[in-house]
Amino acid sequence: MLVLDTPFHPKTSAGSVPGARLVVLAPGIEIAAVVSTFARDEEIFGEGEIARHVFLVMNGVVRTCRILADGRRQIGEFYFPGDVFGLEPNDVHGSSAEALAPCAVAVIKRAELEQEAVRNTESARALWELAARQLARAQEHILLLGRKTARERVASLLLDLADRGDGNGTVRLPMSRADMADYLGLTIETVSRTISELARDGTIRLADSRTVVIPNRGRLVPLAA
Amino acid sequence: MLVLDTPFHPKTSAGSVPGARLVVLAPGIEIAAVVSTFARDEEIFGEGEIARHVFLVMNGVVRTCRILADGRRQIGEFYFPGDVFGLEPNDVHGSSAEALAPCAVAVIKRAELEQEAVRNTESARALWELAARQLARAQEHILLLGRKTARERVASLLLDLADRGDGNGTVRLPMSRADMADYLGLTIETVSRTISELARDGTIRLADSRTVVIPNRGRLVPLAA
DNA sequence: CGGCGAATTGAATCGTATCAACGATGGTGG
DNA sequence: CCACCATCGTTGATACGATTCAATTCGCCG
Repeated sequence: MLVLDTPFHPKTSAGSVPGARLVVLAPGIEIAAVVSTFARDEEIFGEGEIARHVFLVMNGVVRTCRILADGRRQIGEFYFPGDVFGLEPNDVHGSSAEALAPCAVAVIKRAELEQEAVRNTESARALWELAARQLARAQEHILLLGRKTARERVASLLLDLADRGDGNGTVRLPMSRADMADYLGLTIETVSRTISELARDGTIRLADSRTVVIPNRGRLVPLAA
Repeated sequence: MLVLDTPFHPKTSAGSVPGARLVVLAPGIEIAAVVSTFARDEEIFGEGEIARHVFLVMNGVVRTCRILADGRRQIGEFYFPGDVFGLEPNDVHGSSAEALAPCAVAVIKRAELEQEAVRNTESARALWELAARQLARAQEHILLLGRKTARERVASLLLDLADRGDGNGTVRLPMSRADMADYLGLTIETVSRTISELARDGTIRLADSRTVVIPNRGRLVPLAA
Protein backbone atom coordinates (compact mmCIF):
# COMPACT_ATOMS: atom_id res chain seq x y z
CA MET A 1 0.00 0.00 0.00
CA LEU A 2 1.07 3.51 -0.67
CA VAL A 3 2.27 5.40 2.37
CA LEU A 4 1.80 9.11 1.98
CA ASP A 5 2.54 10.20 5.51
CA THR A 6 6.11 8.94 5.61
CA PRO A 7 8.23 11.15 7.84
CA PHE A 8 9.81 13.76 5.67
CA HIS A 9 11.28 17.20 6.16
CA PRO A 10 10.41 19.42 3.24
CA LYS A 11 12.94 21.80 1.75
CA THR A 12 10.18 24.02 0.49
CA SER A 13 6.54 24.35 1.30
CA ALA A 14 4.19 24.35 -1.65
CA GLY A 15 1.28 26.01 0.10
CA SER A 16 -1.74 23.93 -0.89
CA VAL A 17 -0.32 20.51 -0.04
CA PRO A 18 0.75 20.14 3.58
CA GLY A 19 4.23 18.70 4.06
CA ALA A 20 4.86 19.04 0.36
CA ARG A 21 7.74 20.35 -1.69
CA LEU A 22 8.09 21.31 -5.33
CA VAL A 23 9.63 18.84 -7.75
CA VAL A 24 10.49 19.11 -11.42
CA LEU A 25 8.43 16.47 -13.18
CA ALA A 26 9.82 17.38 -16.57
CA PRO A 27 11.49 20.44 -18.08
CA GLY A 28 8.70 22.97 -17.59
CA ILE A 29 6.56 21.19 -15.02
CA GLU A 30 7.20 22.12 -11.44
CA ILE A 31 4.62 20.71 -9.12
CA ALA A 32 3.81 19.95 -5.51
CA ALA A 33 4.73 16.48 -4.29
CA VAL A 34 5.28 14.50 -1.14
CA VAL A 35 8.36 12.34 -1.13
CA SER A 36 7.92 8.78 0.11
CA THR A 37 10.55 6.15 0.66
CA PHE A 38 10.23 2.45 -0.06
CA ALA A 39 12.26 -0.54 1.00
CA ARG A 40 13.64 -3.12 -1.42
CA ASP A 41 10.77 -5.09 -3.02
CA GLU A 42 8.15 -2.93 -1.37
CA GLU A 43 5.07 -2.31 -3.47
CA ILE A 44 4.45 1.28 -4.52
CA PHE A 45 1.13 0.54 -6.14
CA GLY A 46 -0.65 -2.61 -7.24
CA GLU A 47 -2.20 -3.70 -10.51
CA GLY A 48 -5.86 -2.76 -10.46
CA GLU A 49 -5.55 -0.06 -7.81
CA ILE A 50 -7.13 3.31 -8.44
CA ALA A 51 -4.55 5.56 -10.07
CA ARG A 52 -4.76 8.66 -7.90
CA HIS A 53 -1.09 9.56 -8.19
CA VAL A 54 1.77 9.91 -10.60
CA PHE A 55 5.31 9.23 -9.44
CA LEU A 56 8.78 10.60 -10.00
CA VAL A 57 11.87 8.66 -8.98
CA MET A 58 14.11 10.81 -6.79
CA ASN A 59 16.68 8.12 -6.14
CA GLY A 60 16.86 4.35 -6.25
CA VAL A 61 15.25 2.23 -8.98
CA VAL A 62 11.66 1.13 -9.58
CA ARG A 63 10.22 -1.68 -11.72
CA THR A 64 6.71 -2.11 -13.07
CA CYS A 65 5.36 -5.65 -13.43
CA ARG A 66 2.48 -7.64 -14.75
CA ILE A 67 1.83 -11.09 -13.41
CA LEU A 68 -0.13 -13.89 -15.07
CA ALA A 69 -2.42 -16.12 -13.03
CA ASP A 70 0.16 -18.93 -12.86
CA GLY A 71 2.90 -16.61 -11.62
CA ARG A 72 4.75 -15.81 -14.82
CA ARG A 73 6.04 -12.26 -14.47
CA GLN A 74 6.91 -9.62 -17.03
CA ILE A 75 8.71 -6.42 -16.12
CA GLY A 76 7.45 -3.52 -18.21
CA GLU A 77 10.13 -1.02 -17.42
CA PHE A 78 12.85 0.02 -15.02
CA TYR A 79 12.67 3.61 -13.78
CA PHE A 80 15.72 5.56 -12.68
CA PRO A 81 16.09 8.92 -10.93
CA GLY A 82 14.31 11.58 -12.97
CA ASP A 83 11.94 9.08 -14.60
CA VAL A 84 8.18 9.35 -14.23
CA PHE A 85 5.95 6.31 -13.80
CA GLY A 86 2.34 5.53 -13.03
CA LEU A 87 0.88 7.59 -15.89
CA GLU A 88 -2.43 5.94 -16.72
CA PRO A 89 -5.13 6.63 -19.25
CA ASN A 90 -7.75 4.83 -17.21
CA ASP A 91 -8.27 5.43 -13.56
CA VAL A 92 -6.74 2.08 -12.74
CA HIS A 93 -3.12 1.01 -12.74
CA GLY A 94 -2.46 -1.60 -15.42
CA SER A 95 0.75 -2.77 -13.75
CA SER A 96 2.12 -2.87 -10.25
CA ALA A 97 5.23 -0.93 -9.26
CA GLU A 98 7.85 -2.01 -6.77
CA ALA A 99 11.08 -0.62 -5.39
CA LEU A 100 13.96 -2.55 -6.92
CA ALA A 101 16.30 -1.02 -4.40
CA PRO A 102 15.51 1.21 -1.46
CA CYS A 103 14.25 4.38 -3.06
CA ALA A 104 12.67 7.77 -2.68
CA VAL A 105 9.74 8.66 -4.88
CA ALA A 106 7.91 11.94 -5.29
CA VAL A 107 4.18 11.32 -5.15
CA ILE A 108 2.11 13.75 -7.17
CA LYS A 109 -1.66 13.92 -6.99
CA ARG A 110 -3.16 13.26 -10.38
CA ALA A 111 -5.79 15.90 -9.79
CA GLU A 112 -3.03 18.36 -9.01
CA LEU A 113 -1.19 17.45 -12.20
CA GLU A 114 -4.31 17.82 -14.29
CA GLN A 115 -4.97 21.25 -12.84
CA GLU A 116 -1.42 22.21 -13.66
CA ALA A 117 -1.93 21.00 -17.22
CA VAL A 118 -5.03 23.17 -17.50
CA ARG A 119 -3.29 26.22 -16.06
CA ASN A 120 -0.13 25.88 -18.04
CA THR A 121 0.05 24.93 -21.68
CA GLU A 122 3.73 24.12 -21.41
CA SER A 123 2.98 21.56 -18.70
CA ALA A 124 0.28 19.93 -20.80
CA ARG A 125 2.74 19.60 -23.64
CA ALA A 126 5.47 18.21 -21.40
CA LEU A 127 3.01 15.70 -19.99
CA TRP A 128 2.12 14.50 -23.45
CA GLU A 129 5.78 14.22 -24.37
CA LEU A 130 6.37 12.15 -21.27
CA ALA A 131 3.70 9.65 -22.29
CA ALA A 132 4.86 9.59 -25.89
CA ARG A 133 8.48 9.02 -24.86
CA GLN A 134 7.47 6.05 -22.76
CA LEU A 135 5.54 4.76 -25.73
CA ALA A 136 8.68 4.94 -27.85
CA ARG A 137 10.60 2.95 -25.23
CA ALA A 138 7.80 0.40 -25.11
CA GLN A 139 8.06 -0.05 -28.89
CA GLU A 140 11.77 -0.73 -28.52
CA HIS A 141 10.98 -3.29 -25.83
CA ILE A 142 8.41 -4.93 -28.11
CA LEU A 143 11.01 -5.31 -30.84
CA LEU A 144 13.43 -6.82 -28.36
CA LEU A 145 10.91 -9.34 -27.02
CA GLY A 146 9.39 -10.23 -30.35
CA ARG A 147 12.43 -10.63 -32.53
CA LYS A 148 15.76 -10.61 -30.73
CA THR A 149 17.81 -13.60 -29.59
CA ALA A 150 18.89 -14.05 -25.97
CA ARG A 151 22.33 -12.63 -26.71
CA GLU A 152 20.87 -9.60 -28.49
CA ARG A 153 18.44 -8.99 -25.63
CA VAL A 154 21.16 -9.02 -23.00
CA ALA A 155 23.43 -6.81 -25.11
CA SER A 156 20.56 -4.35 -25.64
CA LEU A 157 19.85 -4.13 -21.93
CA LEU A 158 23.51 -3.60 -21.06
CA LEU A 159 23.78 -0.81 -23.62
CA ASP A 160 20.59 0.78 -22.38
CA LEU A 161 21.84 0.71 -18.79
CA ALA A 162 25.21 2.06 -19.90
CA ASP A 163 23.53 4.95 -21.71
CA ARG A 164 21.44 5.79 -18.70
CA GLY A 165 24.41 5.64 -16.33
CA ASP A 166 27.39 7.93 -15.95
CA GLY A 167 29.13 7.94 -19.31
CA ASN A 168 32.17 5.88 -18.27
CA GLY A 169 32.37 2.26 -19.38
CA THR A 170 31.31 0.72 -16.10
CA VAL A 171 27.70 -0.31 -15.54
CA ARG A 172 26.40 -1.09 -12.10
CA LEU A 173 23.45 -3.50 -12.45
CA PRO A 174 20.88 -2.46 -9.88
CA MET A 175 18.73 -5.55 -10.44
CA SER A 176 19.04 -9.29 -9.92
CA ARG A 177 19.34 -11.83 -12.73
CA ALA A 178 15.69 -12.65 -12.05
CA ASP A 179 14.67 -9.06 -12.75
CA MET A 180 16.78 -8.97 -15.89
CA ALA A 181 15.20 -12.24 -17.01
CA ASP A 182 11.67 -11.00 -16.42
CA TYR A 183 12.43 -7.81 -18.31
CA LEU A 184 14.01 -9.66 -21.22
CA GLY A 185 11.48 -12.49 -21.48
CA LEU A 186 14.12 -15.10 -20.60
CA THR A 187 15.02 -17.29 -17.62
CA ILE A 188 17.59 -16.55 -14.94
CA GLU A 189 19.83 -19.29 -16.27
CA THR A 190 19.80 -18.00 -19.83
CA VAL A 191 20.64 -14.48 -18.68
CA SER A 192 23.48 -15.80 -16.54
CA ARG A 193 24.87 -18.02 -19.30
CA THR A 194 24.66 -15.20 -21.84
CA ILE A 195 26.49 -12.76 -19.59
CA SER A 196 29.15 -15.43 -19.00
CA GLU A 197 29.51 -15.92 -22.75
CA LEU A 198 29.91 -12.18 -23.38
CA ALA A 199 32.57 -12.14 -20.68
CA ARG A 200 34.35 -15.17 -22.18
CA ASP A 201 34.34 -13.38 -25.58
CA GLY A 202 35.91 -10.37 -23.95
CA THR A 203 33.00 -8.18 -25.06
CA ILE A 204 32.39 -7.34 -21.43
CA ARG A 205 34.22 -7.90 -18.17
CA LEU A 206 32.62 -8.72 -14.84
CA ALA A 207 34.17 -6.91 -11.90
CA ASP A 208 31.58 -8.71 -9.81
CA SER A 209 28.23 -10.20 -10.76
CA ARG A 210 26.53 -6.80 -10.53
CA THR A 211 29.28 -4.71 -12.13
CA VAL A 212 29.86 -4.89 -15.87
CA VAL A 213 32.74 -3.19 -17.59
CA ILE A 214 32.29 -2.42 -21.27
CA PRO A 215 35.82 -1.89 -22.58
CA ASN A 216 34.69 -1.28 -26.16
CA ARG A 217 31.17 -0.08 -26.70
CA GLY A 218 31.56 -0.41 -30.47
CA ARG A 219 31.93 -4.15 -30.06
CA LEU A 220 28.72 -4.50 -28.07
CA VAL A 221 26.50 -2.37 -30.31
CA PRO A 222 26.31 -4.77 -33.29
CA LEU A 223 25.46 -7.62 -30.93
CA ALA A 224 22.36 -5.72 -29.77
CA ALA A 225 20.67 -5.71 -33.15
CA MET B 1 6.08 8.62 -49.44
CA LEU B 2 3.20 10.56 -48.03
CA VAL B 3 0.86 12.05 -50.60
CA LEU B 4 -0.99 15.04 -49.27
CA ASP B 5 -2.52 16.29 -52.47
CA THR B 6 -4.57 13.20 -53.19
CA PRO B 7 -7.76 14.12 -55.02
CA PHE B 8 -10.46 14.57 -52.44
CA HIS B 9 -13.78 16.35 -52.27
CA PRO B 10 -14.29 17.80 -48.80
CA LYS B 11 -17.65 17.64 -47.05
CA THR B 12 -16.77 20.69 -45.02
CA SER B 13 -14.22 23.39 -45.42
CA ALA B 14 -12.06 24.07 -42.39
CA GLY B 15 -10.97 27.50 -43.45
CA SER B 16 -7.27 27.55 -42.75
CA VAL B 17 -6.32 24.32 -44.52
CA PRO B 18 -7.21 24.22 -48.20
CA GLY B 19 -9.08 21.08 -49.30
CA ALA B 20 -9.46 20.07 -45.69
CA ARG B 21 -12.34 18.78 -43.63
CA LEU B 22 -12.91 18.46 -39.93
CA VAL B 23 -12.38 15.08 -38.28
CA VAL B 24 -12.93 13.89 -34.74
CA LEU B 25 -9.53 12.79 -33.48
CA ALA B 26 -10.91 11.82 -30.08
CA PRO B 27 -13.97 12.72 -28.07
CA GLY B 28 -13.42 16.45 -27.71
CA ILE B 29 -10.85 17.05 -30.44
CA GLU B 30 -12.24 18.20 -33.76
CA ILE B 31 -9.53 19.28 -36.12
CA ALA B 32 -8.71 20.04 -39.71
CA ALA B 33 -7.37 17.16 -41.78
CA VAL B 34 -6.82 16.09 -45.33
CA VAL B 35 -7.89 12.55 -46.10
CA SER B 36 -5.44 10.46 -48.08
CA THR B 37 -5.91 6.96 -49.45
CA PHE B 38 -3.31 4.23 -49.57
CA ALA B 39 -3.15 0.97 -51.47
CA ARG B 40 -2.42 -2.37 -49.81
CA ASP B 41 1.18 -2.45 -48.49
CA GLU B 42 1.75 1.17 -49.36
CA GLU B 43 3.95 3.04 -46.93
CA ILE B 44 2.28 5.89 -45.04
CA PHE B 45 5.47 6.99 -43.35
CA GLY B 46 8.91 5.48 -42.89
CA GLU B 47 11.07 4.89 -39.86
CA GLY B 48 13.33 7.87 -39.39
CA GLU B 49 11.20 10.32 -41.35
CA ILE B 50 10.39 13.69 -39.83
CA ALA B 51 7.12 13.39 -37.94
CA ARG B 52 5.18 16.34 -39.32
CA HIS B 53 1.79 14.67 -39.12
CA VAL B 54 -0.46 12.60 -36.94
CA PHE B 55 -2.90 10.17 -38.51
CA LEU B 56 -6.42 8.94 -37.93
CA VAL B 57 -7.69 5.79 -39.62
CA MET B 58 -10.97 6.53 -41.43
CA ASN B 59 -11.35 3.06 -42.89
CA GLY B 60 -9.14 0.08 -43.66
CA VAL B 61 -6.36 -1.12 -41.38
CA VAL B 62 -2.82 0.13 -40.76
CA ARG B 63 0.20 -1.58 -39.22
CA THR B 64 3.32 -0.03 -37.72
CA CYS B 65 6.62 -1.95 -38.08
CA ARG B 66 10.20 -1.94 -37.03
CA ILE B 67 12.74 -3.84 -39.07
CA LEU B 68 16.14 -5.12 -37.95
CA ALA B 69 19.15 -4.92 -40.25
CA ASP B 70 18.84 -8.58 -41.28
CA GLY B 71 15.17 -8.26 -42.16
CA ARG B 72 13.50 -9.51 -39.00
CA ARG B 73 10.27 -7.58 -38.64
CA GLN B 74 8.17 -6.73 -35.62
CA ILE B 75 4.71 -5.23 -35.92
CA GLY B 76 4.06 -2.77 -33.11
CA GLU B 77 0.35 -2.34 -33.52
CA PHE B 78 -2.61 -2.70 -35.83
CA TYR B 79 -4.80 0.40 -36.19
CA PHE B 80 -8.49 0.22 -37.06
CA PRO B 81 -10.99 2.92 -38.01
CA GLY B 82 -11.09 5.54 -35.28
CA ASP B 83 -7.55 4.76 -34.08
CA VAL B 84 -4.82 7.38 -34.09
CA PHE B 85 -1.23 6.57 -35.02
CA GLY B 86 2.01 8.40 -35.65
CA LEU B 87 2.12 10.19 -32.29
CA GLU B 88 5.79 10.80 -31.59
CA PRO B 89 7.70 12.43 -28.77
CA ASN B 90 10.68 13.15 -30.94
CA ASP B 91 10.41 14.78 -34.29
CA VAL B 92 11.24 11.52 -35.99
CA HIS B 93 9.05 8.48 -36.54
CA GLY B 94 10.37 5.49 -34.60
CA SER B 95 8.45 3.00 -36.73
CA SER B 96 7.16 2.88 -40.26
CA ALA B 97 3.45 2.66 -41.01
CA GLU B 98 1.85 0.79 -43.91
CA ALA B 99 -1.63 0.14 -45.17
CA LEU B 100 -2.58 -3.43 -44.37
CA ALA B 101 -5.55 -3.15 -46.65
CA PRO B 102 -6.54 -0.29 -48.93
CA CYS B 103 -7.40 2.48 -46.53
CA ALA B 104 -8.29 6.09 -46.00
CA VAL B 105 -6.37 8.06 -43.42
CA ALA B 106 -6.95 11.56 -42.11
CA VAL B 107 -3.66 13.44 -42.10
CA ILE B 108 -3.40 16.08 -39.39
CA LYS B 109 -0.57 18.58 -39.23
CA ARG B 110 1.28 18.23 -35.98
CA ALA B 111 1.64 21.98 -35.71
CA GLU B 112 -2.12 22.30 -36.11
CA LEU B 113 -2.71 19.73 -33.41
CA GLU B 114 -0.34 21.45 -31.04
CA GLN B 115 -2.08 24.76 -31.59
CA GLU B 116 -5.39 23.10 -30.87
CA ALA B 117 -3.94 21.67 -27.64
CA VAL B 118 -2.86 25.16 -26.62
CA ARG B 119 -6.25 26.70 -27.46
CA ASN B 120 -8.32 24.02 -25.87
CA THR B 121 -7.55 22.33 -22.59
CA GLU B 122 -9.94 19.50 -23.36
CA SER B 123 -7.98 18.71 -26.51
CA ALA B 124 -4.70 18.67 -24.62
CA ARG B 125 -6.17 16.23 -22.16
CA ALA B 126 -7.62 14.02 -24.89
CA LEU B 127 -4.26 14.01 -26.63
CA TRP B 128 -2.53 12.86 -23.46
CA GLU B 129 -5.12 10.15 -22.94
CA LEU B 130 -4.55 8.96 -26.48
CA ALA B 131 -0.84 8.50 -25.85
CA ALA B 132 -1.39 6.91 -22.45
CA ARG B 133 -3.95 4.48 -23.87
CA GLN B 134 -1.49 3.36 -26.53
CA LEU B 135 1.06 2.90 -23.79
CA ALA B 136 -1.33 0.60 -21.94
CA ARG B 137 -1.81 -1.46 -25.09
CA ALA B 138 1.94 -1.63 -25.56
CA GLN B 139 2.32 -2.99 -22.02
CA GLU B 140 -0.18 -5.71 -22.82
CA HIS B 141 1.80 -6.51 -25.97
CA ILE B 142 5.00 -6.69 -23.93
CA LEU B 143 3.43 -9.21 -21.56
CA LEU B 144 2.28 -11.27 -24.52
CA LEU B 145 5.69 -11.29 -26.20
CA GLY B 146 7.70 -11.79 -23.04
CA ARG B 147 5.74 -14.47 -21.26
CA LYS B 148 2.97 -16.11 -23.28
CA THR B 149 3.15 -19.35 -25.26
CA ALA B 150 2.28 -19.51 -28.95
CA ARG B 151 -1.22 -20.75 -28.17
CA GLU B 152 -1.81 -17.97 -25.65
CA ARG B 153 -0.52 -15.36 -28.08
CA VAL B 154 -2.85 -16.48 -30.85
CA ALA B 155 -5.81 -16.71 -28.48
CA SER B 156 -5.05 -13.21 -27.16
CA LEU B 157 -4.95 -11.75 -30.65
CA LEU B 158 -8.19 -13.42 -31.67
CA LEU B 159 -9.92 -12.07 -28.56
CA ASP B 160 -8.52 -8.62 -29.15
CA LEU B 161 -9.74 -8.62 -32.73
CA ALA B 162 -13.10 -9.96 -31.60
CA ASP B 163 -13.44 -7.16 -29.06
CA ARG B 164 -12.55 -4.53 -31.61
CA GLY B 165 -15.00 -5.95 -34.17
CA ASP B 166 -18.79 -5.97 -34.27
CA GLY B 167 -19.88 -7.83 -31.13
CA ASN B 168 -21.05 -11.02 -32.86
CA GLY B 169 -18.90 -14.13 -32.64
CA THR B 170 -17.37 -13.86 -36.10
CA VAL B 171 -13.96 -12.25 -36.59
CA ARG B 172 -12.73 -11.22 -39.99
CA LEU B 173 -8.93 -11.31 -39.98
CA PRO B 174 -7.77 -8.33 -42.03
CA MET B 175 -4.15 -9.46 -42.01
CA SER B 176 -2.10 -12.33 -43.43
CA ARG B 177 -0.54 -15.06 -41.31
CA ALA B 178 2.78 -13.29 -41.86
CA ASP B 179 1.40 -10.12 -40.26
CA MET B 180 -0.04 -12.08 -37.37
CA ALA B 181 3.31 -13.83 -36.90
CA ASP B 182 5.25 -10.56 -36.92
CA TYR B 183 2.85 -9.06 -34.41
CA LEU B 184 2.98 -12.11 -32.14
CA GLY B 185 6.72 -12.74 -32.34
CA LEU B 186 6.21 -16.14 -34.01
CA THR B 187 6.61 -17.65 -37.46
CA ILE B 188 3.94 -18.04 -40.12
CA GLU B 189 4.03 -21.80 -39.63
CA THR B 190 3.50 -21.64 -35.88
CA VAL B 191 0.57 -19.26 -36.27
CA SER B 192 -0.99 -21.50 -38.88
CA ARG B 193 -0.48 -24.65 -36.83
CA THR B 194 -1.85 -23.00 -33.69
CA ILE B 195 -4.98 -21.80 -35.46
CA SER B 196 -5.45 -25.29 -36.86
CA GLU B 197 -5.14 -26.76 -33.36
CA LEU B 198 -7.69 -24.36 -31.91
CA ALA B 199 -10.03 -25.32 -34.73
CA ARG B 200 -9.41 -29.05 -34.11
CA ASP B 201 -10.23 -28.49 -30.40
CA GLY B 202 -13.45 -26.83 -31.43
CA THR B 203 -12.44 -23.65 -29.62
CA ILE B 204 -12.79 -21.78 -32.89
CA ARG B 205 -14.15 -22.60 -36.32
CA LEU B 206 -12.65 -21.45 -39.61
CA ALA B 207 -15.24 -20.39 -42.16
CA ASP B 208 -12.28 -19.63 -44.38
CA SER B 209 -8.66 -18.90 -43.55
CA ARG B 210 -9.47 -15.24 -42.86
CA THR B 211 -12.78 -15.75 -41.04
CA VAL B 212 -12.79 -17.12 -37.51
CA VAL B 213 -15.97 -18.02 -35.68
CA ILE B 214 -15.77 -18.01 -31.88
CA PRO B 215 -18.73 -20.10 -30.77
CA ASN B 216 -17.93 -19.77 -27.08
CA ARG B 217 -15.89 -16.81 -25.99
CA GLY B 218 -15.70 -18.17 -22.43
CA ARG B 219 -13.70 -21.10 -23.74
CA LEU B 220 -11.14 -18.95 -25.50
CA VAL B 221 -10.54 -16.48 -22.66
CA PRO B 222 -8.66 -18.85 -20.31
CA LEU B 223 -6.42 -19.91 -23.20
CA ALA B 224 -5.27 -16.31 -23.62
CA ALA B 225 -3.72 -16.02 -20.18
C1' DC C 1 32.53 -20.48 10.84
C1' DG C 2 27.93 -21.69 9.28
C1' DG C 3 23.91 -20.74 6.67
C1' DC C 4 21.20 -18.71 3.09
C1' DG C 5 20.00 -16.41 -1.15
C1' DA C 6 22.05 -15.23 -5.61
C1' DA C 7 24.58 -16.68 -9.43
C1' DT C 8 26.81 -20.09 -12.26
C1' DT C 9 27.25 -24.28 -14.79
C1' DG C 10 25.89 -28.84 -16.71
C1' DA C 11 22.64 -32.27 -18.82
C1' DA C 12 18.31 -33.43 -20.61
C1' DT C 13 14.00 -31.83 -22.51
C1' DC C 14 10.70 -29.13 -24.96
C1' DG C 15 8.63 -25.55 -27.78
C1' DT C 16 9.22 -23.12 -31.63
C1' DA C 17 11.97 -22.30 -35.87
C1' DT C 18 13.56 -24.01 -40.06
C1' DC C 19 13.40 -26.52 -44.24
C1' DA C 20 10.55 -28.62 -47.50
C1' DA C 21 6.50 -30.16 -49.94
C1' DC C 22 1.93 -29.61 -51.11
C1' DG C 23 -2.88 -27.59 -51.57
C1' DA C 24 -5.94 -23.61 -51.93
C1' DT C 25 -7.03 -19.14 -53.67
C1' DG C 26 -7.27 -15.24 -56.52
C1' DG C 27 -5.90 -12.30 -60.17
C1' DT C 28 -4.41 -11.99 -65.13
C1' DG C 29 -4.02 -12.61 -69.81
C1' DG C 30 -4.70 -15.48 -73.69
C1' DC D 1 -14.04 -18.36 -69.76
C1' DC D 2 -10.58 -20.94 -68.40
C1' DA D 3 -5.67 -21.97 -67.82
C1' DC D 4 -1.82 -20.21 -65.66
C1' DC D 5 0.97 -18.40 -62.21
C1' DA D 6 1.95 -16.14 -57.96
C1' DT D 7 0.85 -15.76 -53.34
C1' DC D 8 -0.99 -17.54 -49.21
C1' DG D 9 -1.87 -21.09 -46.07
C1' DT D 10 -1.29 -25.77 -44.31
C1' DT D 11 1.21 -29.73 -42.88
C1' DG D 12 5.25 -32.81 -41.98
C1' DA D 13 10.17 -33.83 -40.61
C1' DT D 14 14.06 -32.17 -38.44
C1' DA D 15 17.09 -28.86 -35.99
C1' DC D 16 18.14 -25.63 -32.63
C1' DG D 17 17.80 -22.21 -28.91
C1' DA D 18 16.03 -21.58 -24.68
C1' DT D 19 13.89 -23.87 -20.66
C1' DT D 20 13.88 -27.04 -17.01
C1' DC D 21 15.88 -29.70 -13.53
C1' DA D 22 19.80 -30.39 -10.75
C1' DA D 23 24.17 -29.59 -8.62
C1' DT D 24 27.73 -26.50 -7.16
C1' DT D 25 29.89 -22.20 -6.12
C1' DC D 26 29.99 -17.49 -4.65
C1' DG D 27 29.16 -13.67 -1.59
C1' DC D 28 27.26 -11.75 2.39
C1' DC D 29 25.53 -11.45 7.09
C1' DG D 30 24.73 -13.34 11.56
